[in-house]
Amino acid sequence: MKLYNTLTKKVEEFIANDKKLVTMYTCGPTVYYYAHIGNLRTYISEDVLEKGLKYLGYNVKRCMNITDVGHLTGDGDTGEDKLMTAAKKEHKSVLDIAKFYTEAFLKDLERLNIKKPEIISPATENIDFYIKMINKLLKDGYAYESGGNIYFDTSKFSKYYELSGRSKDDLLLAVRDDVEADNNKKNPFDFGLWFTNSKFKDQELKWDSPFGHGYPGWHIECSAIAIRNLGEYLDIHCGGVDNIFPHHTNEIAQSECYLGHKWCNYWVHMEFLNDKSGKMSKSKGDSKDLNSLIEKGYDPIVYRYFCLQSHYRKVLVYSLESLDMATNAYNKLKSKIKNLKNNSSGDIDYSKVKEYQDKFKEAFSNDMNTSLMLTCLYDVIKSDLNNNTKLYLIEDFDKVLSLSLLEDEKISKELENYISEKIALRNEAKKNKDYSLADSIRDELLSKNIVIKDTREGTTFEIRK
RNA sequence: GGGUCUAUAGCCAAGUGGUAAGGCAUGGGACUGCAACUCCCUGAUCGUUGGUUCAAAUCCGACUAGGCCCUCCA
Repeated sequence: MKLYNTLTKKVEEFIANDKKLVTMYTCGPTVYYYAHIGNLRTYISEDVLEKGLKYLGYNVKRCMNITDVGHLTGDGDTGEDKLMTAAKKEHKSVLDIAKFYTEAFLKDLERLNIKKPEIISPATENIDFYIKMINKLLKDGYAYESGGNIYFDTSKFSKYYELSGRSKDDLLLAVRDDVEADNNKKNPFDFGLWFTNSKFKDQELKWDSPFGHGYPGWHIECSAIAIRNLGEYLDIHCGGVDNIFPHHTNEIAQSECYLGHKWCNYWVHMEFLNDKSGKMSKSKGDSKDLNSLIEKGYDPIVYRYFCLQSHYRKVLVYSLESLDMATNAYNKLKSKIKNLKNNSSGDIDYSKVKEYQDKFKEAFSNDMNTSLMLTCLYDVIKSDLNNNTKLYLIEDFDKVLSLSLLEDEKISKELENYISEKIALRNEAKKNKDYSLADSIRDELLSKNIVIKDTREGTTFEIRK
């Protein structure tokens, strides 16, 4: 398995700390609103990574956080908590908001065939561990108290800029307008571990700690949840590219200073989903969540297919036209597979299976080349294998692709009977050369998104979404 | 300003030194009562420009364009 590692900026052979078990941490959502489809692209890629590793024979233990606490919009102590903002807007308590959108997020995962990570841990359930870590960092001199808050001292960690490739002097301060300087910091890039003194007085969730009544900084959350659940040595840490600096940079700093040794070997970053104008995001105010796609008539699995056509390290440009094309491609694929099912024949030829599986593994092992993986699928369909062997391989590949390739549309018995009746009527009409009647039946079904197909073996139908 | 990534046909893309996979769309054909479905056929010298090499889309340099990050974001 080869993976691009942001830490070394190279595609590297992946070697797990423990030959059998891969530990994988993936940054989760901040649950103040529905997940954006761009966020979901990242989770889809992470899902393929997890499943692909399993396909190669590894056990994977994956952990994800849910940020349900003090995630400020601006600098250290100036911003307004997103959860608070949402709570005010919707007249609910912070915890209600978090709970609601956590549920919504899990539902999105399900609709996209994303396997739920084994461990999902809300930030608010790990306060004790943040305190433990911050205590040690203070004791060892990596953190300091200033103005009522605890900060991490970036000057104490020499490898601070390794991940992002920057240097201290190159960084421009306060590039964004909404950022205000925090005079409590010794160095501008120090970051908060614990806040008791915030201009944001409304902070609803606060906890007692040796550093005072307050709440944790954002970065400590991921480090703590990862170390608590996956141990001191992490194999893979994933997230969106925008997290390289400062979030992941800060995670490395605090984790390695806390542990006293290297923490994570492979940093894998997922590129953005952009539209023609650039980045799409929740904070830009466009509400492109999965529900909005479904309302427009798109199948969530088509969105997954759309993402898989591309590579996780390349920006993917989103447009309705592209989604339409993906819909087309996906429907064609499904209908080819359905034909195979309707004409299943032959014994599974295990002697040929391995050759195709190896190609598929190779595509995955090549820095998770999902578009090549899809090509492998098309190669199987076009091959001269017998249909049952093809179906066997399709089912096998779908363990990783998770495109519901063998799943049939669920339709009720009544609907099925109704359609069969209409098809019989139409065939009768055709026999009598009453084509206007035959066509009107076809149109009637079409208006209900039921597509009639005349094949040599008889008439079948398909539900279009 | 600095960092970082990207640039292959209308779109998504494979390709990691030896004369451009695949998918969607387009056009043509077979099938059909007509369609749809299905099947067959159909397109690019790889952002520009230098260089290395017997040989470059693939390596190096410059340039151009674009994305992302520089304390909200996947």
